[in-house]
Amino acid sequence: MSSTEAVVPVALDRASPIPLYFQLAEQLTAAISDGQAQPGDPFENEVAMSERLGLSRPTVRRAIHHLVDQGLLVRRRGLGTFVASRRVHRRASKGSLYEDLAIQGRDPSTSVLRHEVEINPRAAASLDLDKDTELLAVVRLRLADGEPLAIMRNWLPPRHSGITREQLEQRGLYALLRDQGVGSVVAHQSIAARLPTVEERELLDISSRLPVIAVTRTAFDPSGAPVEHAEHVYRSDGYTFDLVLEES
Amino acid sequence: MSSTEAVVPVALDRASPIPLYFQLAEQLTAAISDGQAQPGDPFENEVAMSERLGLSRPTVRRAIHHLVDQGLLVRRRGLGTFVASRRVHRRASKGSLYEDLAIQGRDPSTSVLRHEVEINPRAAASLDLDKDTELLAVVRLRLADGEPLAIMRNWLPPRHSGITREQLEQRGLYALLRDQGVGSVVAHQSIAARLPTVEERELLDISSRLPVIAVTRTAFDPSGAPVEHAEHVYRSDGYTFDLVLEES
DNA sequence: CAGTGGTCTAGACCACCGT
DNA sequence: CGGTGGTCTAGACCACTGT
Repeated sequence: MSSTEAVVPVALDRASPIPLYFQLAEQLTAAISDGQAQPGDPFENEVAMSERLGLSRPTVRRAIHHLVDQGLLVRRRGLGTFVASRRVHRRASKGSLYEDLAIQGRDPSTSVLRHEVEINPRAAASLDLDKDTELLAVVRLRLADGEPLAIMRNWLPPRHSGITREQLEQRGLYALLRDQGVGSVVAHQSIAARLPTVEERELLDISSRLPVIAVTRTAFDPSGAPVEHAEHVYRSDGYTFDLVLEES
Repeated sequence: MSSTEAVVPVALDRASPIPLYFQLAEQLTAAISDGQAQPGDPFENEVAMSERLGLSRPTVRRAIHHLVDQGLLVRRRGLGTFVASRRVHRRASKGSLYEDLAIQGRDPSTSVLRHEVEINPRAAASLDLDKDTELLAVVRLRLADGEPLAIMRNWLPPRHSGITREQLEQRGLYALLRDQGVGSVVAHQSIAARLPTVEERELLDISSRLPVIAVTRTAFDPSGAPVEHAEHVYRSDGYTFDLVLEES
């Protein structure tokens, strides 16, 4: 009843194949992202919302919980639901990690240095495949405003070896994998710092005293099938890895 | 009905204040962790489980979904529920990131170099506090087998300034914060690589050519209240940051 | 006390999968 | 086709909060 209570207008399409809870969650998320509901504002309670929208309480609960999981809402028993502080929003990790480092306002480009099938026992072992499995090896140079930023080495299992050089020059690796039916992945990633090798020094056009950030990543789909193994090297001057962590 | 189907024995206590879905989830998790159910094994379907345990289907669903979120189970419509490959288990992030780098089989210790209240505009700004807010500044040296591994600089807001030097010498910072009622946090963390400063070189006993990993972290509780600001520096020889990422 | 979110039930119908 | 998980409903009772 408070005058500042956020009541979000919602339009539901019961004929759509998109679940009602998801339609609702998306529209609530948009309302918070757009600033229609400000941090700290009390949110409409779930009983009122279910009556207003003609939905059952569990369905509304499910949508609200979706936003709580993303850190957009905070709920407290006996008190109500509130729009969370912006500082606790979990940024959608989508793109930020797999599209590699943020290139702030610069003109990015990618050049494919290598694209061929090879046998690489180390990459194969990381992907849980036989040592002599043929993998598609891809080496790309990532540039911003023509300046080299990163060397990206990736190995793909036979299932994804159909990706062409031309495709890689135009789109990101994960966008292409998504086209091949890779929905979600779980990746184990390791971040280390070291000095560059001679080859890396030349490709990245840096001195031997500037450290690089070395990232090794192995990704699997939910069933455990291998998706990719990556060994990326980034210039460390001015670039950092940003993460949002949760500790429960 | 398959002979390899995993049917986990479960004991529920309806008198307990612990929710039934949570009791069930914990016992299912334990069964997988213990190896009673192996990766790839079909799991009991939810209708059968709800009848066997005398629970409603939504309650069983909630427990199973809990395990799916952790990557322990995989569900496929029309097929069933299966124990996931070990490679997609999301490691409980608990401890692994806040207790800092893994110290594999070595004898770890921490020495408190500094413990005093100060005014630090940069840390205060990161925590969203006034520039002249008094913060508890803590500097610790992390050692393994007597060899220095990391310098950990932390700043705590007034709410947590009661932490003593003695407490820090015996327990981790996050264990102490938990005692002060800090349940969960959301942290923004940045990882960079650079060469050490003179002070860092001496404290870590390294040459000026060995890079360090510099981690900056700011943590807030779910309501948006600041919990800590950290600036940690790690030796890069032999130590890496391991993460489990999800991309949906 | 009234209002909130947290849990739980007993059904229903649908979409997808392999046979 | 039968079996699976995915969605949705309409209630119920409890635990916690601030007044």
